[in-house]
Amino acid sequence: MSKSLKTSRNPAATKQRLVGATLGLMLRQGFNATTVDQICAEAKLTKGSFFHYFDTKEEIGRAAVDFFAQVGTDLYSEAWKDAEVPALEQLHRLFDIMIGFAKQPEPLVCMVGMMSQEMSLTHPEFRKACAGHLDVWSDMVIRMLNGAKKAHRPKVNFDSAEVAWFLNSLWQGSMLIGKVKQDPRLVIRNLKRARAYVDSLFGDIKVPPKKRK
Amino acid sequence: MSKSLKTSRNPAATKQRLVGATLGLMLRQGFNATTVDQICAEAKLTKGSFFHYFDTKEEIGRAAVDFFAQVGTDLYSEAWKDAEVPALEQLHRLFDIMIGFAKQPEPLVCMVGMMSQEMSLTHPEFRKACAGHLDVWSDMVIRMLNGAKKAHRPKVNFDSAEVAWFLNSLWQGSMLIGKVKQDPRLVIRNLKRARAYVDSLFGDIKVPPKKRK
Amino acid sequence: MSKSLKTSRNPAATKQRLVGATLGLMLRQGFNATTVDQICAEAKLTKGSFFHYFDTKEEIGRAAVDFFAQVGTDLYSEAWKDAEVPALEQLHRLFDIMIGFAKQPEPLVCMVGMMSQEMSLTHPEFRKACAGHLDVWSDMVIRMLNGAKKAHRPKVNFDSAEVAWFLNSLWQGSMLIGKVKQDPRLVIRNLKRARAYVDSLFGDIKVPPKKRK
Amino acid sequence: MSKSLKTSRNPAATKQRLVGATLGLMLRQGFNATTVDQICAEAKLTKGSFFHYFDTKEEIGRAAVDFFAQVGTDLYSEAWKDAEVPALEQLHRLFDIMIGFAKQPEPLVCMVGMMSQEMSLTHPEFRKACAGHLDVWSDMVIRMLNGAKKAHRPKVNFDSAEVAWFLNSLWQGSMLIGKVKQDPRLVIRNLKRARAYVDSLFGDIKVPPKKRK
DNA sequence: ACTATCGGGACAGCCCGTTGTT
DNA sequence: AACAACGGGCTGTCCCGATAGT
Repeated sequence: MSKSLKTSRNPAATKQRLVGATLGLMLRQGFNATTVDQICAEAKLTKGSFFHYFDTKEEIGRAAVDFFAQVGTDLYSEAWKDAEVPALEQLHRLFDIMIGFAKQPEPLVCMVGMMSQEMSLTHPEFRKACAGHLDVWSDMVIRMLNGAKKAHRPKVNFDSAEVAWFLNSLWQGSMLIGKVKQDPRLVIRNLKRARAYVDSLFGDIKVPPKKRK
Repeated sequence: MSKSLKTSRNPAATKQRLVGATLGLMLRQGFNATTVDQICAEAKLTKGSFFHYFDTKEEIGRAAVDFFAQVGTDLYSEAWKDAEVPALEQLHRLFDIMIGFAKQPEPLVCMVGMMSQEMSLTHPEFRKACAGHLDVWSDMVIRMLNGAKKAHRPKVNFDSAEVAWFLNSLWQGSMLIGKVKQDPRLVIRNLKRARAYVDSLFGDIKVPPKKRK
Repeated sequence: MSKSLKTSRNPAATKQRLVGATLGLMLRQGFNATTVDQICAEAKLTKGSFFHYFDTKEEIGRAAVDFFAQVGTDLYSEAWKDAEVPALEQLHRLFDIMIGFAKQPEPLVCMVGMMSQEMSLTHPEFRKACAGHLDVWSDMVIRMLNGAKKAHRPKVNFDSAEVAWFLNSLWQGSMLIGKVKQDPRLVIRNLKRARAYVDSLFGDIKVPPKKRK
Repeated sequence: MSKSLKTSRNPAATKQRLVGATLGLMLRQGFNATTVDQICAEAKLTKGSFFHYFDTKEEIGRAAVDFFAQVGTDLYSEAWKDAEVPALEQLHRLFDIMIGFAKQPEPLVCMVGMMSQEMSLTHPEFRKACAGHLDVWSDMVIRMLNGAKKAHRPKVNFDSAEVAWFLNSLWQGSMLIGKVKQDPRLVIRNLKRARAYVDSLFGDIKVPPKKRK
């Protein structure tokens, strides 16, 4: 009992503390503007210890994106955890989750998008990692779109992958612009329009208007 | 007098050389990863001279975004320079210009988008500058959408500003994702889909199918 | 009990492994450029273990010089292990051993010489250790010279100690220069010249010209 | 007038100050144990300025060896500056100069020898530089030996280069051992023995016993 | 005996910016 | 206008060593 929750000498927790600190800092300042000293201060660790866990700053940056993406995926996956729910409804739930993000008080930022912008052209490994995380998001949307296609004959045929990346781009761009314009409602409007767009692909199916909270 | 025409000792040109170098570097590496020394090396100038023209790195960064935005606006404005052309057709031309950007061999990147991601939360002045540039883009789209609304009764009414920002977000997000995925065709597909989306707002007006090159 | 024979858990061997690793590294890079981490990696041990055996890096450095000197002395002592052999012949054998060293494929380096150069002026303990090892070498040469003096009347009298240190200096200097010039043959030429010089001290005694391989 | 001797803003002097400081420190501690901070403190400059003159520590190390070698060569060259003096006498003068070095109160150390030991196997550029400096020394001895050969028929023929490197090795080794043993007289004895050895090569020519100071 | 975690303090080198000079 | 010299402060990384745990 005494050892399980001890904060010191708990390697996993320490490492997580570092990753968490990194994530928090980089979400605000980006990779390059975030210093290892800042991370250590935030995680209440010394630089000496830091390099016991991560060999380079880049390494912890990678870990932070991966962690962010994992957490994100977990949250997104709420949308389709219930297999009973029809695919199109799952997609709606996904939009609701994204809208929920935008409604949070703190600024809506995506670590993947940020690292993509900052590092893609200079750090190939980073670029690949980000691309992979974006793939995951698109793949899950593709799956839902395909499901919806089976349920509702689409008005005009469309390529699910193409639409998924269209939505992904819109999602990333919305967060980007929402941040500069400091206007989360812009993001929400974009998402609602995107949802309507998806609906329109399947004709004007009357999805029973879900009770909006 | 003879020396006044020396290629050096031309303050405006020198300043522009610095801005150009900065732009080139920051488009690749972002603001923080770009050093004043790199800029000077690229511009074949010394740091002493640099600080003769710009007081801080931020200042030249700002100048570089502004310059980029100005150049961009000039290119975009080709779309509506001919007042005779109907608004919707102007919009199509705008999309064509954007698609043209994506078809360039070099990676498609937007200085405004990059600075937005990297600096928005930490450098308010930068954020405002970027927001302003995005406003310009949206404003011009709004103008065209309003024009198109007058010409073609839209199927369902829509808010031009909302659609403009939707498109802006998509445009920014497309460049972002196109960069990570290293796939300019993705950008092009997104843009075509967006154009079709805009068209759909005005009903299936049969715009004479422009000869696709 | 079964575990007591595990190949690890053999303190003496572990310690020796550390010393061996240290020796190998320091012979190449010297004391200061060799890190405890490198030593541990080489010895496939962790730093924790390292400091179980040695309190400081200096300590293992000392152990490594001592070990090197011991091994060297053992090899040198082959020259006079046969008490029957006349002293001058023993000296020749010593030269042959040294020449043998120079003929090895790997670069000829002397830990004592290296540590002498690097540490003498800053680490008195190190200096003393090195001086002691050099004394051992000179002493053994002195002994042989004295023996030879008894057997062969030298042409002109000479101080054995002085000659011994002369040879010692030449030996160290030869290794030094052989290393920089990457030319082991230079060392060999020096050694042969030194041997001839020693012979000349005893007049042109015709030592039966040993079969040179 | 005011500007010529000003200590500040005198780049050449500043650079020389850095080299001098480096030389002093490295002669004592070697390359690796000498820090840039130490050099700057000694030279009363900041690290920021340091890296204006030298890009790396290695670079200033190189400059320091080169400087040391140059100064050494200048001093050695006193031996043969008078072309009238016969070659063998010049050689004697060279020995006198070296003996003079050994008689100085401060410990006799050779930057070339030290760097050779410490850096040869790990820094090829350093090794080459040191080898070059040793070549210069040997070359000048070779020249004198050849000159002496012409003047005095040697008893037995010998290869001047071989003898020069023999002497070079002895010289380096003597300094090394003189340092560890903290005994400059050992160096002097070696040098005198070496001089006698050289003389012996030319038979027992009676060189008029030069007035020893 | 041996390991993993962690700290404090360096290390080389780079950063942005200032100052004096030409 | 342009440059070279210079400073103060910081960055990522590594160092040796200590300590707690197995």
